[in-house]
Amino acid sequence: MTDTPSRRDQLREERRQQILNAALTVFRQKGYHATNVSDIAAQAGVSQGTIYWYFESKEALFTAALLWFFENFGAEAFAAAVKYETASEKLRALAQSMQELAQEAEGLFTLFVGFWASSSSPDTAGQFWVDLLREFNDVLRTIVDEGVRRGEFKPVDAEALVWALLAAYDGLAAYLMLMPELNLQRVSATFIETLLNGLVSGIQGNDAKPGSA
Amino acid sequence: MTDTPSRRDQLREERRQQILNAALTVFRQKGYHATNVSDIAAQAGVSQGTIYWYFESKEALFTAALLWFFENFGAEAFAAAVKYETASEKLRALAQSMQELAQEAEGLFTLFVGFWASSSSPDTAGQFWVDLLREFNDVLRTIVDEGVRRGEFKPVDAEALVWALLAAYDGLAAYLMLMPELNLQRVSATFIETLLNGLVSGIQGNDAKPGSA
Amino acid sequence: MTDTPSRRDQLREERRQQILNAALTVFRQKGYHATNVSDIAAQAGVSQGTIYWYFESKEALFTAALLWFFENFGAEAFAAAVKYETASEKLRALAQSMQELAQEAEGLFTLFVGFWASSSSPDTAGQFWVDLLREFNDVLRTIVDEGVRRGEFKPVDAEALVWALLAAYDGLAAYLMLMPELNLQRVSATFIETLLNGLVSGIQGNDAKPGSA
Amino acid sequence: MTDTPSRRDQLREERRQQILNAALTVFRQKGYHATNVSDIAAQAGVSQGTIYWYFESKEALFTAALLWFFENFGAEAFAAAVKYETASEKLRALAQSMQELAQEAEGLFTLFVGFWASSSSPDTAGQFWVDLLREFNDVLRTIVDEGVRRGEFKPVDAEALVWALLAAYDGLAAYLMLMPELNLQRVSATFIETLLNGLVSGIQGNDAKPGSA
DNA sequence: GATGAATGAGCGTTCATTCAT
DNA sequence: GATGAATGAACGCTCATTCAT
Repeated sequence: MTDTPSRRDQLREERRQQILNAALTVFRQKGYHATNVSDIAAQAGVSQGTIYWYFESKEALFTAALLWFFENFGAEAFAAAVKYETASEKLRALAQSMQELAQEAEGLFTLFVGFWASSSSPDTAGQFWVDLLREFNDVLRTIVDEGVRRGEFKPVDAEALVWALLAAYDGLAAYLMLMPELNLQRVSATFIETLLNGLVSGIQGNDAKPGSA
Repeated sequence: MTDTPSRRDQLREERRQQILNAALTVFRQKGYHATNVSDIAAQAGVSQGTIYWYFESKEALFTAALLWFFENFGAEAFAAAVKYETASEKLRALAQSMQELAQEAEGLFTLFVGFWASSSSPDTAGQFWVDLLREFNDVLRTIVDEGVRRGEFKPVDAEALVWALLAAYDGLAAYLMLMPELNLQRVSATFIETLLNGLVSGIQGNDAKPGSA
Repeated sequence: MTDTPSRRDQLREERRQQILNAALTVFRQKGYHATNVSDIAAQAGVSQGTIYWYFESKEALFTAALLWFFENFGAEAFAAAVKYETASEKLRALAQSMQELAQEAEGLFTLFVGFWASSSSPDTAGQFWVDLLREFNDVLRTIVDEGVRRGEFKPVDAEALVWALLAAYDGLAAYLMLMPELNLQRVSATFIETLLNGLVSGIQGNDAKPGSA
Repeated sequence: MTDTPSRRDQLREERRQQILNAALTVFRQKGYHATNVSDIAAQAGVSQGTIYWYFESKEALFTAALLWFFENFGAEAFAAAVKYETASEKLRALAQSMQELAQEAEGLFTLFVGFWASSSSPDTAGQFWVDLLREFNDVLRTIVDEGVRRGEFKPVDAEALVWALLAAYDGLAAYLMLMPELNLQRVSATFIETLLNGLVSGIQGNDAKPGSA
């Protein structure tokens, strides 16, 4: 049965993840350009040649490592929002997830930007990230639009607002690298409550949690 | 007298700016790592050796070029806000300035991040930018705090909110490089109006300009 | 009994030839250096490791492949000359064979030269080919000498002449790779007839076939 | 005046020749593939980087070195033939030149073939050599044709014959590398006299020098 | 026997920096 | 002051060969 991967395939997949993990670690520590393939090989405990058995190039490994991270960790962040009822609660939950992701991801966007900024073919190199951002935007926009439809939110250009929201968290993740003392929890809470304050329709009372702003 | 720079010093300063200008141009086009010193020399119309007569290293030139840009162009952005009366108007003006800067600066923050991410001594390399951000934060925070004091805004953690605001514009500048089709004007307007909506005290009615959101 | 090869030996021999054939194909297409062992493995439909089960090294495989070609095809070329009566006819037949070989072999000599030129131990690497050339020279020289002894040819330094003759065909095989439009048939005919013209003793008439030059 | 090259240009040209000379030496000793750029740098007494200041790539240096050789030494070989009166004497002189070139050039054709055989773009890589061969062919063909026109030679397909003649000397140069004991002088003399014997019109008697065959 | 994963030495090339003129 | 030639360490990547299974 093809459903039961052979021992070989298992080992292969394990080794692949071992390299991806090592790559992510080193890339995060040193950035794309300052990272040598030999650094990654050493971190993974394999030879340089082995890296190239699993990945086409340093660049391909980099992209694969980012994708791998978001497949593993990014998805679950969005899952957290589903269980809430109101759009406000959903956005609040997502903001919390994004803030945690910003801490955990520790500048993956920044890392990507550093890579992308000097990419020889920025268009193709960036597409992967554009796709990711568009996906996130879609999820958030749907929530906002539904909030509007249900009368919970005032009418708003949801897509535009969501771009700013996402950008803020990406920007904050970068700031965090420059200023590790930044209290991201506090910044995120203040930010999302102010935004929600501005979004909720005046008719129904302000549902901002007391003390959050 | 040291106040009257000699002809020699004038020439030197001109040459220096010529190089800074060239550096900024090339760095923006290709990013830090993809830019060679020879590229900059060619763009400036001088030899490689001359670059090193004016600047210690590629890294020093890079930092100097960024500083030079903000000294020349960044300051005036903030000046625009002074003439307005209310905090809302001031913030709206600044948002407009930041949006224009994001377009004009075309990812200078991104450029810096790409440089910084692989800097060998991130602490010292980033300090310059941290100082710049802190300065911006101070200006904006003062405006918000004054809005609160005058009863125009609800009480809010101004510093926290302003970090998010700045981060959003830096993030958007990065997005703009990845997605040139992004309508920054629209995003910025929606964003700032929603924020102001959430900030203004309920008593005095919403002062958002009609049609701006 | 060793005379009746076991089934195992048969399979082994088949596999060996399969690899030799693949090697010859790929080496001819890409030259020695541009050919990877993995290319040959792919062409042969086996794994890289298998190649090393049958051959010591890439170099050994290369030499074996050339030898294999000449054992299979080279010998018969010379057989064609035997049936002719006069030395002129024999040489003419051999020239035809060599010309065909030059086309068919498509630069095997050239291929070898490319390998040999950067061999780490040129002496041993070249010996195989020297032996082959000497063998060819012997065959041709015998024919020329017999022509002289029988009065068909003028006295001549047969060995020297034959070296030039062989060299011409090897050189032409190389030219053919550089200039595929070269009409080898025409060149060969003109060449051999002129040589024969110079060889035949003045007493008897010129036996060059009409129209061949 | 642009006619008097500056000191700088002189030094530059000298350095260029120094590298070309070193390259030719090492390429001849070890072949194209076995030669490292660092070998050439060491031989020339410069750093690897300097090589790349003067030449685009190893391949470009190789081609330049071959061209340089033929510009310096190849041309004069043909000059020797001009002073002779009859076509036979001219060909004899050229054969001598080619034989000496074969010794001196010590397998430059072979060297080229080793490079070319595994070139990634054989068409463009070989063009330079094809041009050279064509040039040689033209010179020789003109001599033969004139010999025919003047009644000195029998009618013959001059171009075809000359290709074989050139190929013979290129082949012999390769043989010389494999068999250093080969008496090229003797082979060449026998060869050219036999060819001339076949070429000269029967009417005016054989003009082969006594003892040459 | 056969596989394909793993190795690691070695390559051509780049480029920030230095230096003789 | 300014030039451009020279440096050499460092890099990503290849590939013949070996080895565990």
